[in-house]
Amino acid sequence: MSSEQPVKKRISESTIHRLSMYFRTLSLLQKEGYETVSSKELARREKLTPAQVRKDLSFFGSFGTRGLGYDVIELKAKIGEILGIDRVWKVAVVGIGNIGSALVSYKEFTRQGFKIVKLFDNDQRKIGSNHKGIVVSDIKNLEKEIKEDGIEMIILTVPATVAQYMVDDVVRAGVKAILNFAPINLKVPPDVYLRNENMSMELEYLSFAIRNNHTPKNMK
Amino acid sequence: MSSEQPVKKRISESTIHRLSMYFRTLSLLQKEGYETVSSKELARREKLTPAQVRKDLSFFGSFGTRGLGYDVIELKAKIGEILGIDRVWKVAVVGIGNIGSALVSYKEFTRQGFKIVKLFDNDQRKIGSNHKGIVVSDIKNLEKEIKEDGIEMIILTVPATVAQYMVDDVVRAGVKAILNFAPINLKVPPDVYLRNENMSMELEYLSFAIRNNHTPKNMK
DNA sequence: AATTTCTTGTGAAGCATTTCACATGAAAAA
DNA sequence: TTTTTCATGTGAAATGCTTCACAAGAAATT
Ligand SMILES: NC(=O)c1ccc[n+]([C@@H]2O[C@H](COP(=O)([O-])OP(=O)(O)OC[C@H]3O[C@@H](n4cnc5c(N)ncnc54)[C@H](O)[C@@H]3O)[C@@H](O)[C@H]2O)c1
Ligand SMILES: NC(=O)c1ccc[n+]([C@@H]2O[C@H](COP(=O)([O-])OP(=O)(O)OC[C@H]3O[C@@H](n4cnc5c(N)ncnc54)[C@H](O)[C@@H]3O)[C@@H](O)[C@H]2O)c1
Repeated sequence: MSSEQPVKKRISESTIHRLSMYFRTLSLLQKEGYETVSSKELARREKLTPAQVRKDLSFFGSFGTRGLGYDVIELKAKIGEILGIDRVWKVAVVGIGNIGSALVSYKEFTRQGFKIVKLFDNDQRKIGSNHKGIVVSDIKNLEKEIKEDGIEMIILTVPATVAQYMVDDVVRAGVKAILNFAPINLKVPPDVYLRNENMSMELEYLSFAIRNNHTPKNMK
Repeated sequence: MSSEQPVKKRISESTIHRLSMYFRTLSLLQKEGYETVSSKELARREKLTPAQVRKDLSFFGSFGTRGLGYDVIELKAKIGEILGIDRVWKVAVVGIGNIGSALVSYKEFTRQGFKIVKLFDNDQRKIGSNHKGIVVSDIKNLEKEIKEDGIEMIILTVPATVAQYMVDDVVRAGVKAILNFAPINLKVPPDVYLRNENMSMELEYLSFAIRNNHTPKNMK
């Protein structure tokens, strides 16, 4: 049974998000001392169906043993590979304000392979200051320092009014992935990946749910 | 043409998220001075199809004028009603650490109708301290103060290790909606709405995309 | 060694969501 | 007033995603 193959089919956003969930749960199972886990148990913990779990994995290969389930450590490693977190990604945070500086101290990112190595701001009072051992750089040196350090991902936490300019700058510096927190639709070239983190949207979902007595299938 | 009716069909998560997007874009259009907007233009700004926009709205009524489009102010008000943000929701933040205190100073929440009115922590050094004019309360008074203030939503920003206990407490206090930032699967009774904000997941999506040269349909 | 038990992997079926396509109706132009 | 233009609202088709159901294969039991 083949267990490795390049991704051919188009993988849905939901599948990728569930892979992240499986990964986290597998880490927990590992800590709890489990050696194997069935799709049934994995599904129970994520409130999914076992078929869903198996189907998600089947897009990438066959990693289980019939009658037994999946080896926890092995499956975790496989999913880590699929997600691309079997390596360290160098990340820079642009905009060291309220949310930016909170993210810098978030240890979970490092644990998942996202290492924040550079911070940028344009405020003279912030440039040179130290956050968790990292000195804030002047935004003027963005392109130079990103290239020097081989940074491939940006967390963007600047005001919405300047977010597009900053995106244009980091794209020019060769960055291929951006996680944006500003509540604005940004334009990026087709070869740059952009995700938006939008907390108001989640609060609005809750508001909608209460107002409409919504019974959702998938309150993820 | 009827323009108001209770929601009968099950509305998808995607539709609700898109309504949030439309709302934000309509605010922008209003600022830019537009009086009307077509589904085509709205779709262009959100990178969707015009049919998608019209279908989303059609679940809730018919708000447009054939040949002309939608009245910007009117549609914005309608979507605000649908989302339940035509009122003020009282929100409390539980856990005033890095991310919790960043959220307290986020003005966008207030603008969308989510008013943070109480902060809770269990750390003596934080209790009594002032964040944007709000004094941090002792977590011991959670139930009492939530009931007194009529708080209906909680933003939960405590360590994952204690998150479930805090959820149990706020549920006991009668809260019906929780936005959780801890990376853990929480259990809530069926009448309580829970949403999870998971930033690692978004970074992992980016990592997956780069690794697999992913060409997604909907990098939202 | 044979049988039972268990759980995977996967086509196919069942649902859900998105897109198409066009009748309908309102506004603008003639 | 009549005609043309434009864009909505919506069944129906197309596409996409989830669940079903079962053959197949591995381990455990007899
Ligand atoms: N605070 C929150 O909880 C929160 C939540 C969700 C989204 N957001 C969004 O995140 C972004 C930041 O929010 P915040 O509350 O941290 O704001 P903030 O004002 O505290 O931080 C913004 C930072 O960006 C810096 N900055 C401004 N222009 C810059 C430039 N051209 N180059 C580099 N740095 C620049 C500022 O000096 C500041 O340090 C905003 O777009 C906001 O809407 C914030
Ligand atoms: N910092 C980030 O950028 C970030 C990003 C995503 C998710 N998160 C998650 O958000 C949560 C908070 O992260 P943080 O970095 O702000 O951590 P933090 O340690 O800075 O803040 C946690 C706060 O919760 C308080 N607390 C602890 N136990 C409590 C209790 N029983 N009752 C009330 N308050 C209590 C602590 O006193 C502290 O003020 C964590 O679960 C973390 O995984 C954080």
